[in-house]
Amino acid sequence: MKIATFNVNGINARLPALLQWLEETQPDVACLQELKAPDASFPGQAIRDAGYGAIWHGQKAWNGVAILARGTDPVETQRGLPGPGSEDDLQSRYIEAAVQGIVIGCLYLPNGNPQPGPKFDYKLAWFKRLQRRAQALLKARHPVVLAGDYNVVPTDEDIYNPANWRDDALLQPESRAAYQQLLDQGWTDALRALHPGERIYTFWDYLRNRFPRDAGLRIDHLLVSPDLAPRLAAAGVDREVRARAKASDHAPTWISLRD
DNA sequence: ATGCCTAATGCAATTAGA
Repeated sequence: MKIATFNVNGINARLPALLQWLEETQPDVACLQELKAPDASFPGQAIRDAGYGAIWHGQKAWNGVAILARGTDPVETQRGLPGPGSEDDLQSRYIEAAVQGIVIGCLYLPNGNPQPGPKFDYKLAWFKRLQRRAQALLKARHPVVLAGDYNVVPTDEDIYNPANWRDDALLQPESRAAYQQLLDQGWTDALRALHPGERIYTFWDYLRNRFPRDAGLRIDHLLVSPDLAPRLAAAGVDREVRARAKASDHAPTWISLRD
C-alpha cells in the first residue's frame, strides 16, 4: 500500500500536474495540502474521473487539505483538529479518514513566521493539539499514518544551509522539540528511518533558483504508528515532479507498506 | 533591509508562503 503527501500550493493551479502524478505513480492514498480553494471550487469530478474518491476541507484563498483514495471513498473520521481552542480556529488544516483499515491524518501545520509573534504562538498551540490527537489515536491502537506538511526542519541534516535559516520558525528549538515530542510518543519518521544519514528534501523555494541548486528543506513528513513501522518497505520523494513547468514548490513524498 | 517567485483575489496591488 502506497501512501503519499503532496503540498500542491493551489489545487486548481496544480490540477494538471496532480493528475499526471496520480496517473504515473498510482498512490493508494494521497494527502493534499494548501488547496487554496473553498469547498465548492475543489475539482472533485476530475479527481473521481482519475479513479480516486476524495474528501476535502477547503478554505477561500488559504490552507485547505484533502485525502484521496484510489478506487474507494475515504471514510471521514475527523474534520478540523479537535482540542482546546479548536472552536476559535477557522483555518482548514486537518482532515482524517479511514482507508483500507488504516487511519490517515492529513495535516498542514502552521508555518509560524515571523517569529516571535502571534503566528509562531499559533503554530506551537496547533502543535500541542496535534500531539493530543496523535496520542489519542495511539491509545485507540489504530494503525495510523500522520502525513503532511509539518513546517518543521527536524535537524540540521534536513536543510541545505541551516545558518541562513537559524531565525526561521521552521528551525526554532521550540518547533523541533514539538516534533521530537511527537516522535517520542512512538511514531516513526518513515523517510528518515529508511534513509538514515541521507540528504532528503521535499521543498525548494521558488525564489533564488533554489531547485536547480538543490537548496532544499525536508518539511513534508509521514509518521507511522508502532504497528506499521515493521511494515515499512520503501519511502521516497518524487523530485522529478518539482522539476516540471508550473510545479508546486513541494515535491510529493511517499511510503510503501507491506501487506 | 529588500528583491528575487508563485497563487489567490479580483482586476491593482496586497497578502502569504517558508
